Amino acid sequence: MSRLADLPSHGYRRTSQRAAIFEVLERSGGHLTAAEIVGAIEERGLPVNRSTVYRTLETLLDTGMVRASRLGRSTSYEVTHPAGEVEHHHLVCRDCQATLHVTGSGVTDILRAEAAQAGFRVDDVQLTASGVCRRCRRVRRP
Amino acid sequence: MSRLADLPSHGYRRTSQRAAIFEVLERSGGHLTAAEIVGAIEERGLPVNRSTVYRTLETLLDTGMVRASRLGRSTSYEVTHPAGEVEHHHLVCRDCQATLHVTGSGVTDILRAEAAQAGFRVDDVQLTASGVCRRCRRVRRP
DNA sequence: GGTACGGTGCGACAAAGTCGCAATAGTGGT
DNA sequence: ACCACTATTGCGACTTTGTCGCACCGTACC
Repeated sequence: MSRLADLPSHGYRRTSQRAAIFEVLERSGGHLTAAEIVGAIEERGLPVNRSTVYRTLETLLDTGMVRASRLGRSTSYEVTHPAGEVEHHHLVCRDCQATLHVTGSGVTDILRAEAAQAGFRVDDVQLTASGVCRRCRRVRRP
Repeated sequence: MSRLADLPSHGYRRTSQRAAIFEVLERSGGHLTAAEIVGAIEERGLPVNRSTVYRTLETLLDTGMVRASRLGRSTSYEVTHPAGEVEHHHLVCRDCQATLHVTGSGVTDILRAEAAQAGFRVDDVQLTASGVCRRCRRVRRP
């Protein structure tokens, strides 16, 4: 797994902007869009340019420290392996857009084992299931 | 599962544009971006407006006939349950971007069972694992 | 067949993301 | 500590992607 300090070993420099971006993502705990990241950093008095955020996210994706997903309407980012993480996956309701979490399914291990047979090393598993939540099912919409 | 003809039962009308968009997605077999869909349809001589494509994709997402994902740089769409489908998931290499498929992992059933305990009905499972493929591991890049 | 209303095209707009270039600041070596 | 090398940043202009209102069109249901 990757921490900020590992950047140099990936051939990248460690800069204050990258630190800020990563830290904001880490603290938020959830998903942030590029625009939200810019906003969060500027709130701390430290201005950052949009381009920098986009470029940094790209390099963080390369190192596997960050993951991109499109849960709602726009692309959002999150830290892949935060300290004390527990495996969890997302259930998104097509009707009300609510997001539930499923934990401890063991899916990650299964995938890792399957992938290993092909020589593929799995670092991160992103699973999103879509369907209809309990409430919306009762309200009756096929 | 949903076919084009089921649109009315979802409260949507069946139009030639929707048919074209769905068919293009079905035939492509893979992932298409909104722009690619417009292009593919116009190639058949039938012009379509961008807005229509976006709006249609939104309704197809609502019905669960189509799934959105961000594998590469931009959002792409694919049919969720094509005829004769086999459960398969994606392994994407961070170094060379190659995509492998894992089939028959049983992950979908596991998820479905877990979700059912929360009253959630799973219609579609989208799993993407990132890591490093066999080749890139040999070339040695952490 | 007729009609109500959901869907489409269009054009203008907003948001998201990219790029080249000059200035800046890590990093590794001394 | 200092230097030089080069990756990274900021900036601004630009492209791409996605959204919206409105007038017209055509499907579904009677």
